Amino acid sequence: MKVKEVADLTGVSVRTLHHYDEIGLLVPDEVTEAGYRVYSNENLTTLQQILFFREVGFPLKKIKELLDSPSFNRLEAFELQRDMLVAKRKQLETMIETIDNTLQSERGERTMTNEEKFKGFDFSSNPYEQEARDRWGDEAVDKANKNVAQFGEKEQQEMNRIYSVLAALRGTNPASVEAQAAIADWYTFLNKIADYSLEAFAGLGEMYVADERFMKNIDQFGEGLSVFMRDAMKVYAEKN
Amino acid sequence: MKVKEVADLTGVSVRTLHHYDEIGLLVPDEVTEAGYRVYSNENLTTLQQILFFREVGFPLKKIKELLDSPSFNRLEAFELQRDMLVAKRKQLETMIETIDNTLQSERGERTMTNEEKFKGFDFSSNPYEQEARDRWGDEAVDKANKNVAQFGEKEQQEMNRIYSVLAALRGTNPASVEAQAAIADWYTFLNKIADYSLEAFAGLGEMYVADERFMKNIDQFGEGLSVFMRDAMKVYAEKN
DNA sequence: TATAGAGCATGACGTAACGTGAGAGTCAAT
DNA sequence: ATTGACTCTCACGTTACGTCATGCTCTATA
Repeated sequence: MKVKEVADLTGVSVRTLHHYDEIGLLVPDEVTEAGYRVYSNENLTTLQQILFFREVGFPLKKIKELLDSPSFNRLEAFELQRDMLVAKRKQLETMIETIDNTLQSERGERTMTNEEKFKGFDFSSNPYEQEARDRWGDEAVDKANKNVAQFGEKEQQEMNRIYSVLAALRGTNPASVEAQAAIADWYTFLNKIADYSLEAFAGLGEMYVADERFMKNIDQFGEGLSVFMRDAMKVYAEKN
Repeated sequence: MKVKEVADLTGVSVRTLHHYDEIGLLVPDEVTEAGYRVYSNENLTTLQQILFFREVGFPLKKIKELLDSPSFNRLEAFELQRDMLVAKRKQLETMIETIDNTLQSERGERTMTNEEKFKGFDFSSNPYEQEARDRWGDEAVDKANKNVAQFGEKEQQEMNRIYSVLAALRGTNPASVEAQAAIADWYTFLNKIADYSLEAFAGLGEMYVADERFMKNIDQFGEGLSVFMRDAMKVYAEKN
């Protein structure tokens, strides 16, 4: 398919396709003699992935990192994307509720606190407000140590995939819908290995930063990933 | 409330608030001696509106136009926003379905056409493909003319509001979720006055461009609005 | 009462993801 | 052979902020 066809099919502009080619995000599989871009079916699937990630707010640079990552697996990525879309839908539902409340309050049927007014918008509810409670730490460390030993090939792969995604999100808001969807994945993953209460989960997050062994391992995937994960895990535990 | 408080409450950055002040989008009701921005409750409600519109993809410039417009009515705006959010949720649901299909097809359980692959992304399904069919034109004109005469104050106001929103969307994709939500509003409005089949609705759109009387009236709200409305109405009729 | 530290202000330059022409080559149909 | 739709590559413009730098303000505490 040539640019215009792809553009018409997908709704993105020709310029956008040019741009994605320029930055190496989506390089057409074929180029004709005359220099015309020709997109393969493979290319279209990749574009679909790109648009999904873009929809949930990933910057192109991170999308590229993700797609380029050797641990990237299309199938699993689609599953992750599904989770994110579901999370986004939930956020929209919260926003719709907020509007309904607003409509009532504008009619004078009820009053709203300022906090209520921004439900669904507020992705930043100060994740730093609580001090670390070491109480959960040891329990979490023990569990983690015990279970990593049982890891098989498949688990390692899935773990790497999740780390990659989280690494791509570093520096963004740990309370964002995307970060929370990714960390939810992480929680689900861990629970395949052992039972984690939300408190233990948050405690494990603290350990990621407090304990050098964790910190070093995790930060291999990206400087500061451990801190980011801790923050995201704290928020996750608070909100669920 | 001072900047930081507002930022923490709403999740936007302080810089963003500064920016909104700079461009006159959200000017704090009060400024202290020292030049500190102080946001009122009124301001917060406006910010809420801004964030809603931003969420569905309006550029700040258009948001400002909307809020500044004399025909702008907070309550009705919230209702419009609700419609848009619902539309967006529907879009997300389509995307989730698309992913589910993709997952099945990746597992080899079925195959997908390229078009299916981008359902939910494709907001541009060529609205120009069909030629105008004058057949509906006269009927539509007659109805419209007959009914405008019965307009009361309230109807005029609502009409103006819808026109304003649509005018703000000019130049964007008439098939976008936002444009379609706004045009759906228009369809609902018209149906309060008379019964319009979808075909008649599309035909009325053609008249907006073909008939000078319509064109002139409508374009008062913004150059090219009639064309934009025609396109949006055509898409709407095709998709519903 | 002095001083630190958090918060605020205003520039001003940087960045991401394209939009928007300009100028020129390509291709299929008439 | 020519037209019209499509394509290419520069290259500068735009939106919505991010990110310092530099300096003032306020309040809690020594």
